[in-house]
Amino acid sequence: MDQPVFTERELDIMSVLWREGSGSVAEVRSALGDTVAYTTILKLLQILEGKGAVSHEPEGRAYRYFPLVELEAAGGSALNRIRDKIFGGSAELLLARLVSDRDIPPEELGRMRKILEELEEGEP
Amino acid sequence: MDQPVFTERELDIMSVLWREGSGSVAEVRSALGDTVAYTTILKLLQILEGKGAVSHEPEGRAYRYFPLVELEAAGGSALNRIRDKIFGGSAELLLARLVSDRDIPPEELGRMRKILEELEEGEP
DNA sequence: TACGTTGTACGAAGATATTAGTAGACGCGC
DNA sequence: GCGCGTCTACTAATATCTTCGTACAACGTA
Repeated sequence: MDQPVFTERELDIMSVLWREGSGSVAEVRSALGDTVAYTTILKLLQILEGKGAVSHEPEGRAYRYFPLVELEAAGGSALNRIRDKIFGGSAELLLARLVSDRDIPPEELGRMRKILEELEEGEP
Repeated sequence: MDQPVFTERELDIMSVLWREGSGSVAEVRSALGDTVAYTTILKLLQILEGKGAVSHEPEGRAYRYFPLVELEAAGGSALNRIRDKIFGGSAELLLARLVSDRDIPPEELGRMRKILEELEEGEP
């Protein structure tokens, strides 16, 4: 099974579901700032369901939607795409650009360094 | 000036221009494996020019196209988008997913760690 | 000069994405 | 029962992406 590719709007919606764990149409809509019509959100959720990215179950009179595609899987394929097409396949260049904004707190930088250190130790 | 957003195909083309520095229509086409029609590549380059992402100058009877949008800028905005929408704004989570494939050579991991170390030293 | 080759410009078809309107079902309060 | 609010299903308009065909210009060559 290959990873579904999300469009811009679909990603907005998946983002909410990943963050909240699940969501009704109204919840997703309000999380996006109530800027688009209710039926538009519903339609997108139905499209996402057609792609196999979400499922739903009844909740009262409404539906509750759940993400089927995991954040990690979607993130991985999106990252691979960027790494390959923009950074010529280099994770190093990607990281350099990621941290070049200078707005990452020192503690987070430390944890990021630790991730790499542990990976290096694990692979002698 | 805000960063133009590239579609899938546009990104294919920009990728070639970033990698090669410039390209004629034929060069870009062959770099993409000659799978799409010559006029399709030309059309996309014209669209990209309309977006301000590339420019062209005459070369013999043909045009040579140059990227105007820098790799770093495009990579930065694409990364920010993924970080915010998929990884909830966390560069740490993004990095964890980036390196979880276990196919990054140790030397590269070392250089990546160094990038973070130097950043930490620079910010006391 | 006539012809094939190689190039750009333009138009348009087909697919997909985005948005929202409308219809109909369901339940609740009066 | 009747209207009102909330919900899903369906339809459809609009925009955008992707692709290519056709037309036309320039050049070299027989």
